[in-house]
Parts: sequence; structure tokens; C-alpha cells
Amino acid sequence: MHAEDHEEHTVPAASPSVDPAPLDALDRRLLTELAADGRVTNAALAKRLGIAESTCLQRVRSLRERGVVRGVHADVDLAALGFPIQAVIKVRLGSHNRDHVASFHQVLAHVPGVLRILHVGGEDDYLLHVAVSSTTQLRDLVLEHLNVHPVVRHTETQLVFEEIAGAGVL
Amino acid sequence: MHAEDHEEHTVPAASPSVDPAPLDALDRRLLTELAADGRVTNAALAKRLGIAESTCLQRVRSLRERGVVRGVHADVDLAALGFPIQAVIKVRLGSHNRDHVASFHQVLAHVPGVLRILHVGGEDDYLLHVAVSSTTQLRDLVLEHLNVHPVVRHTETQLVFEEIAGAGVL
DNA sequence: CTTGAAACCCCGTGCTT
DNA sequence: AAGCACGGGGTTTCAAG
Repeated sequence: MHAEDHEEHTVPAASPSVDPAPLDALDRRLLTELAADGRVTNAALAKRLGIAESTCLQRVRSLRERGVVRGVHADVDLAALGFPIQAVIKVRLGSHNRDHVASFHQVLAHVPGVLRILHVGGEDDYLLHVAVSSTTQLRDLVLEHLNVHPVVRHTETQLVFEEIAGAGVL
Repeated sequence: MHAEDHEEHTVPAASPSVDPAPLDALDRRLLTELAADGRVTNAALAKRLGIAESTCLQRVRSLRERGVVRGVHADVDLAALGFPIQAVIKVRLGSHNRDHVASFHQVLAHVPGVLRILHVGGEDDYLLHVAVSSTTQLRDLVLEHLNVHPVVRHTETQLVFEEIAGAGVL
């Protein structure tokens, strides 16, 4: 249990650095538990699944080393933190030149308030999930960080009324 | 470090059950650390911030009790788990009747593969972030779980090419 | 509200079967 | 993969500033 966590998400499109080791039922149960409570101790986890602690530790370690478990993060209430407003900003580009897109990525990843960047196909090019402290900040985010970028052709902002956890895949 | 985690997200729009206790700089530092690594031990956390372990423990406890920290969850690589395809499904409703919407919520929360449900204002009504094992499953999800619901007027699916972590608010 | 130290408890490790 | 014994470290509580 240490602070050796590297992250960075680039999820789909050819999973990176993930060994072709198929996950068995036990692995899936472990992941389910860890997704529900990332702070369970190894002992508690083992007991809950009815396996030996040594086995449990070994499995969990393997999952982390293979990158199946990317990290463990606290889920913070952004509203309580002073960012009560969330929005999704649809972004369409004017040029899909490879370099332009790459530089836009870099910009996006450093815009404060941006929680998650989804590069999508279809009508839009990007969907940005953002959290801000005020509508003024939301406007500033769009005007000062997005629309100023030459590759951005169009943005459209939708306020998030409610965010609900889905059933997930587990 | 136990298994006493209640969850369920309904983020913005009047933060629920959050006491008007303003978070000071120390709280914010703690949250930043916990968001980066939710498994840090209390001892390590205290040392990193230069405070006593007892103080650290008390602060973190308070943050959890006040709901500022909703929980700690493992970040699982869905592709490695067998769900390499992600998509965003825009959903528009035909009726915004309160009961219809409520029942639709219930349905959505139980559709397997749905990671996150955003109830938004604007052109769309819902944005669903989903993960599936194949395009066939994606089609089935839309046809069998969404379009069959009488309140759903229109859906539009966008494939996720890449998912990138934003800078966040911390 | 914070601190420091002490006591308890339990986690994680490695070895053996 | 399981069980056990050891050692170390984390958590917790207390009195005090």
C-alpha cells in the first residue's frame, strides 16, 4: 500500500500494455469489491471472498501490475468543494489535421475545471465534462480556453442537472 | 479502513446533506492527495502534509462524515475486463412528465454497461456513457433497453475513440 | 483544534504443507 | 492455493498545549 501509482487514461482503441491474461471469475469478484470500496484491506477482502489472504494479495497485485486496476481514487463531492455547477461541452473542430488535434489535446488536458475529455466520433468531436464554481466561470472556460483555439469551430454547452451512477459492467 | 461506504451520486443542483462547513486549505490538500491515491495510509498522508497523524485522521474522518469524500473506488481498465468499446448515447425524451422521467431514471440505473448517466439541459435530455464488449452489444443496449421505453423519442450513439483525464478542479 | 507518544491491533510477508 | 507465525507498521486513543 504505497504511493506508486502512475495513471493517465487512454482507454479504448487497442488496450495498451495489457497482457492477454484472461480474467477468471475470482478476478472479477475482486474487481467488483475493489470498485465498490477501494480501501478494503487485503484481509477483509480475502475473508469476504472466502480465499486465503496470501492468494488474495497475489491476485490483487497481479491485477495492478497488469494495469487492470489503474489506481484507486477518492470520489470527492465537487459541490462541497466549491464547484456546484457541472456541464458538458460539445466541441466540433474545423480541421481534423493530426497535429492540430494533438495540440488541442494538450490544451484540453490543462484547462482547469475539465474533469474528463471524451474524443468521440459522430456529430461532435469532443465531449468535455466540466465542473465550475459559477456560470461566469463556465462562460470564461468556454470563451477563454476553447473558442480561442483556432481549431475549434463550434462549441455547445449543456448544463448537468443530475449525475447518476450507472449499473456499470460488473 | 472499513466497509462502511454508502454511495449514490446526485451531484449538482442544491448539494444534498452537505454541511455549510467551509473547507480550508488543509482540507483541500487532503482531498487532492486522496483523489490522487485513495489508498494512502493515514501515517503517510500526515507525513506528506507535515501534520500529526491524529490531526490527519480526524480531518479525513470529518470529510467522509460530511459527505465531501463519497467513497474510494478502484479505477478498473474496462478494456482489460472485456469491454473494449465505449460510447456516449444521447437520449431525447418525448415527454418530460415527472413520473415518466422518474421511471426512466430507474430503468437507466439498471441497464448493464451504463457507466454514468448525465441528466442535462439543452438539446439532449440524457447523456449515457456506456462500455460494452462488442458493437452487437451496443446495438442491443440501445434497441432493447432504451428505444423500447415509451418515453424515449430519439437516441444517437457516438463511439468513444479516446478517454482522457482532465486537469480537474484541484 | 492541534499535538506527541504510547498501546493496541492488524496487516502484509514468507515459509511450509 | 492454503495456513501459520513472525515482525513491522498503522491506527487509535489519551492527556496536554
